[in-house]
Amino acid sequence: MSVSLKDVAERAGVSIKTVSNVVNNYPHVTPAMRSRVQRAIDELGYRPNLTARHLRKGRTGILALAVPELGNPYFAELAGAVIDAAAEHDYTVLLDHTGGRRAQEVLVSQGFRAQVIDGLILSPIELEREDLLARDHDAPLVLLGEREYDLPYDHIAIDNVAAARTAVRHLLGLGRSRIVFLGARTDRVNQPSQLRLRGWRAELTAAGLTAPDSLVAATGGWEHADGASAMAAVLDAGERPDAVFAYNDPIAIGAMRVLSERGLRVPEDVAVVGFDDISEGRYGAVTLTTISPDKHTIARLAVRCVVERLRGEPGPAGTDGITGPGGARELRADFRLVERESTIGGRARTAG
Amino acid sequence: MSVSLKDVAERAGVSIKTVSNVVNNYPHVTPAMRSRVQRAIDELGYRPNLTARHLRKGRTGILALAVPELGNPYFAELAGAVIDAAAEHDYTVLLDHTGGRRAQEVLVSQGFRAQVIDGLILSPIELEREDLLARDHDAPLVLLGEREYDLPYDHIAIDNVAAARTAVRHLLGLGRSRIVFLGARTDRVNQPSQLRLRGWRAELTAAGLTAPDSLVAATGGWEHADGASAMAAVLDAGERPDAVFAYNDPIAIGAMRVLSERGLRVPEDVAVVGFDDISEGRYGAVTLTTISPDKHTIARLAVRCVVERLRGEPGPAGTDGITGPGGARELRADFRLVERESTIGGRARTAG
DNA sequence: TTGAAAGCGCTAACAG
DNA sequence: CTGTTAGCGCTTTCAA
Repeated sequence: MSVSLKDVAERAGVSIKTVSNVVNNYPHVTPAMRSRVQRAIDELGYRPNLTARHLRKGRTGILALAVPELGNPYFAELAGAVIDAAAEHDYTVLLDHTGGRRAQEVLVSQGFRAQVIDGLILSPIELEREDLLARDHDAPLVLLGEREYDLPYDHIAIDNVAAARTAVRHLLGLGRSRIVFLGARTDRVNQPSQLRLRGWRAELTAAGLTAPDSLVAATGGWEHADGASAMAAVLDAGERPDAVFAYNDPIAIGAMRVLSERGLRVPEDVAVVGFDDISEGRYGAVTLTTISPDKHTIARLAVRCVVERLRGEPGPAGTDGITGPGGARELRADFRLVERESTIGGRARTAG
Repeated sequence: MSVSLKDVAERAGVSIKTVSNVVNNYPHVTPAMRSRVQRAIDELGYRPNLTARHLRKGRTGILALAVPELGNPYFAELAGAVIDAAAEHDYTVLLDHTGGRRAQEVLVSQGFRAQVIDGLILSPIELEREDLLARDHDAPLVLLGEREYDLPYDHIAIDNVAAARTAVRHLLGLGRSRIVFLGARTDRVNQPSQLRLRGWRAELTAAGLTAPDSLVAATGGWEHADGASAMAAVLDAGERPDAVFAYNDPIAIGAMRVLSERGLRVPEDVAVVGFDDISEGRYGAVTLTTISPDKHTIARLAVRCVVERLRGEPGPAGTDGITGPGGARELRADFRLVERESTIGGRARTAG
C-alpha cells in the first residue's frame, strides 16, 4: 500500500496532526517543524489519499457534466471549457452523455453516478418540469440551456429568442423574406427549439411578414442527416425559400449539402444561418453564418454556480442575472452573430 | 446527512453486517431476513456511500481518459465510446484533455488527478519514452494510438502504416501519382504521423514512384486551419499535386477548402483522402474519402485492458494482439477505407 | 447464518 | 504551536 500520514509522522517523529497541518498549509506551524516534516514527506513520497479526505469532509471534489452527445462539436467544446473552468476551482469533471433521452436525463439528474459527485451540470433536452420536481438528491444541480422552468435550480443560457431574432433580422436585412425554420420540435415544449422558433416568428411578424407553418420544418434529431432530410422535405413540398435559419450548425450544414445537390446556390439562391458556431462551419466550401454563444462564459458561470452552492453561498444574482424562485439564478451568457459566406457571400481565403 | 448502514441496521433491528450482506448480495442470508432488511432500506431510502466503500476497498470505480482535444470530433466520439464501454464494467469515466502538450501529458500519466482514479487511458501526442520510464504510479495505464515503445504498457491502435498504404493505394488505383502527404510532424518521432508518412512512402515506392520531400507538408497542429495553411503553402511552392493524403479529416477538410478557393476541383483535379472518419466528412459539399478506425473496438479493448489489470488478470494477449515486454499487450483494432466523393466523385444524394 | 469489533486514511475538536 | 482522540461509512476478519 501507499504511505499514509501515520508513516510520515513516525518517520518525522511527530504526531499525525502535525503532518496534516503541514500538508494542508495550516498557518501556525514553525518553519523548522515544517521543513522537518516536509523532508519526511519527500523521502517517503507521501501523497494524500483523497478518498479518505473526501470521506471525512463529505465531498469528493468531482463535478459531473452531462450533455446530450459528445459527438456534437458544440457540446464537446463546451465540455472542454467546463473542464478548464472546474480545474480553476480545484474540481475535476466527470463527463456523461444522455443521448438527449429523457429516461437517461432523469437518471442522471437523480444522481445515477451520484455519491461520487458533489454537483451536477446538466444540459437537458427532453427533461420535464415534473422530473425535476421529483428530484430527490441533494447535490446542487445547474441547468444549461434556456427553458421556462419555475424551479429552484440555477440556470444558464443565452437568450434564445433574442438570438433567433438577430439571425432572422440579419436575413431580412439582406432582402430575404421566405425564411425557413429548420429544426422545430413539435412533440415537446420548453425547449430551445421552441424559443428559437418563437424568435423566428416574432421577427418576421415585426417586419410585417407572415410566418406560415409551411416554412417550419421539424427534424427528428439534431445532426447533419436530420438537417439534410428536413431540407429535402421542404423542397419536395414545392417551397421556394430564399433563406434558412437552422436550429443548429449541423442541421444547417446538412441543409446546405442538399441545397447544393439540388443546384441551389448558397447564398445567392438561399442564404443559410446556423446556431452554435462549431469549428466545422468555418471550413466548408461555403463558410457558415451562425449565432455564436459565449461557451466560455457559460462554462464559467455554470461552474461558479455549483461551487457557490457547495460553499453554501448562493450569492447575489449579480448584474448578469435575475434571481428566480427559491433563490434560483437565471444567468445569461452573451451571443453574437458571426457573418460568413453562407449569407453575405464573398470568398475570403480561409475565412476565420 | 444521508442515511447510513447503521441507521438501516437499527431500523431493522439487526446488525450492520447483516445489512451489508444484503446490500452486497451476499449469498448466505435467509430470505426472511433479506426481505426484512430490504424493507428498512426502502423505507429509509438508503444508498451506499461509495466514498466509504472505496476507501475501504482501495478502489474508486473511476477510470480516467485523457485525450489531446475534445473539440476534435474523433476524440469526442472516442470518448463517448469509452464512457459506454466503461459503464458496462460498472466504471465511470473522468475525462481530461491535454492539448497534446507534453508537459500536460506527463502530468496526467503521473497521476495528476490520481488517488481518485483506478486506471488511466491516455492518448498521447508528444509523450516520450523517457517520460513513461520515469512514471511512478501504480494505476494501470493503457496507451492509445500506435507508437513504437518497448515499454510495459498495454497499447491499442490500428496499424497506421497499413492504413496509410491502403489510402495511398486507393489513390494510385485512381491513376493519381503526385500525392501530397499533409500533416507531417518533423520535430518528434514515434508518432502516428510518422507512421502514416512511412506508409505513404512505402506504397509510393512499391509502385515504382518516387516520394520526394517536396510532396511532404508539415503542419503546426491538427485542425482545419493547419490543413488549410499547409495546402496553401504546397500550392504556393508551385507544386501541382493530383491527390492529397491528409493526416486526419480536419486537415483534409481545411485543404479542400483551399483547393476550392484556388479553383481546383475535388476530385477531378485533386483527389483527397482523410483519416478518422469524423461525421463532418459525410456532409460537406464534397464528402470525404477517409480511413475509418474502429472506434468502438478501440474503446472496448482499452477498457478491457484496464479492468483486467485491475483485477490482476492480464490474461492472454488474445488472437488480436501480441504480448510485448513485461507482459504488455499490443492490441490492434480494425480500420477500413470509406470511399466518398473526394476521390471517386459522383454526387449521391446525402451520401452516407 | 448473524453479530461485534477493528480499521481503511484522513480531519476536526479539544487539550496541553 | 502540537498531541490525542474520535469518528466519516463501509467491509472484513473472527466469533458466536
